[in-house]
Amino acid sequence: MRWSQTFVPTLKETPSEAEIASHKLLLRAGLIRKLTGGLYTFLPMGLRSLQKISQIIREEMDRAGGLEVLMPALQPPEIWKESGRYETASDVLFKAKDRSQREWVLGPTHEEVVTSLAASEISSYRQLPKNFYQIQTKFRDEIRPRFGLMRAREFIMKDAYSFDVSDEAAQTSYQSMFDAYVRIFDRCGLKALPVEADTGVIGGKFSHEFMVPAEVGENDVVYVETGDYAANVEKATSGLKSPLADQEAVEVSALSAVEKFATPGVKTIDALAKAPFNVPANHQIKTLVYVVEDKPVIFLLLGNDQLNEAKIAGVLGSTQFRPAEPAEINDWLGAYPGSLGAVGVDDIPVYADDFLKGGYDLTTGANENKFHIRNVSVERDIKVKAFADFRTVQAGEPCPITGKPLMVQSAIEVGHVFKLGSKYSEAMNASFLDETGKSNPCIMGCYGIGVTRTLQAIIEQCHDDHGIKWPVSVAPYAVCITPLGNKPESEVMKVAESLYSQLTEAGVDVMLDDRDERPGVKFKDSELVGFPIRVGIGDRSLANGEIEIKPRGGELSKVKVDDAVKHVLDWIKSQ
RNA sequence: CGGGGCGUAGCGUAGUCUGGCUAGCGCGCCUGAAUGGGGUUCAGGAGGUCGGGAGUUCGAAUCUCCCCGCCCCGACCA
Repeated sequence: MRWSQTFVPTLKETPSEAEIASHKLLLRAGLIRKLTGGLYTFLPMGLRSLQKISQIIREEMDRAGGLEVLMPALQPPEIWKESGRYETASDVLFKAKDRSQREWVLGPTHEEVVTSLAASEISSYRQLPKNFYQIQTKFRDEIRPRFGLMRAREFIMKDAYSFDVSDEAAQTSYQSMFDAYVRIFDRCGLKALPVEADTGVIGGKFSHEFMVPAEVGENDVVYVETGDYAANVEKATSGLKSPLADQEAVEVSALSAVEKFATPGVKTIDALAKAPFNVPANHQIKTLVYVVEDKPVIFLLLGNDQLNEAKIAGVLGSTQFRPAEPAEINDWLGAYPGSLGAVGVDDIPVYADDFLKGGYDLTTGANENKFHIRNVSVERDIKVKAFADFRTVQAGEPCPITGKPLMVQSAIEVGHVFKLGSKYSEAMNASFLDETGKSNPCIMGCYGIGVTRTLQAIIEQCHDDHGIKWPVSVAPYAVCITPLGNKPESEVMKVAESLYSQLTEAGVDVMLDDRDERPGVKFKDSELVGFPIRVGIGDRSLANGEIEIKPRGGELSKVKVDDAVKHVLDWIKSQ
């Protein structure tokens, strides 16, 4: 491609809408332009990279046995009602009406469509396994689109759905997708870490997210340096023992009676930990009130622990919950946050973190404003419906596998593999007859990659102060030929044209900067757009029969004109 | 949805508090010249519903109200 013939609107200054490096560079390098919040046009350079990523995904999906299809983005609400997600996913569903007032939804994902396909087309175990995938535009009514392509209203996703005859077979499908994902991100030049992910209300062990460590990530990943453990913080556990485990075993009957004491002005764990009370946070009980499916529920944790909502969802089997409002809490418990406790509560279900099990000599709110109570024994004084792991792991705690300190790092989720089981196949009657003629629901898995988000994650991971540093595999063009001057009859331009056609014939994607711009402009632009290798041709070096080769971010070297093509090809091959 | 910030030419911005002549500057763009190895220089030029509406006023980018849009934080830790 000739620079003068394509469209690469680079910007010297950053539009004020961009906050993070990758978003700024997407705009400055002329890859995308915003139509409105969360909606972007891909310009030639951005689209080329996107297509290269898509192609890598296709090749690896095909290699793993995936079958490419294309499903409708516009979908009838009926299938969403059938799966039950018309209600549960309604927050993200874009809805529209046609001329006869019939309702439609824009697909945020395609489990319903693909399951309905399987329901009508799959009838025998002989047809299984199958793995259908597509690269499609998804629509989600995001609460807050942000960071350019990172969280958009409309975005491109690769989604795959596997159908198997059994759990064991589904695990094989799952593993095959997992392996494909490792190869895909590797080929994209992206360091993406597979981590154990929360399985939400479906449960089970089979869910991994592929995370790109980045300051601007929206997820926190807990991992150990040895690589033996990595999990989303929503899912992560640690090897830490409860501080209360050190308490001597004492008969409940031997414990002191609970005692109420005044705590004017004390509304936080921290305040109670300070003088004059000096109750260590890990000997306080934190009382959190939630509204779960319109009913109050209490969660108890040690004072220095933080509640993990994803774990709530797992234990309760529901995502329909929210923190209670202070007014609601006052109605139910007779006190406001800051003085809450579960002692004596028997009409509201109380769930307690495992760390509280058997604890005594604890302090908690009295359910009377400005009062707390001490000498609380969990076993004696609190009616706990169930104990479970509700706490959020913190950096520095021991790894559950190696015992080494855990690290916490924010990361961008670029991929997710998930064993679905039979949730959708049962709801939508996607079943098959086995060898014995018995009908069984298909065991499903789903596997997503945010294609547009991956593009941005690559830029977030591969850039410097000058611009993008594309991995060759996903660069819009691998090579940028930069003649200094653009007179067609000049020796410089003749050499440039010759290299351009030779490299193009060799199958390399080449950009020829044939613009009538000064050298500085061309250099700056080629670095901003981020071509992996630049071939500089000017009078000076040409006088010695040489041209200049400069890998992006690497050292400049001079080579003979006749060796130039070989050098470039070798360099690309070495990547 | 809650909180905060912003909205002036394609981009970045000054001016707004304290109302007042023709809304200023840089980049980019157009014309011409010089220059030609790191966003070069000089001269000339085009480009503005000051987000929209209503109001206050002799007079509004500036003050008031409403609306729209964009960005950030939050929507768990009592």
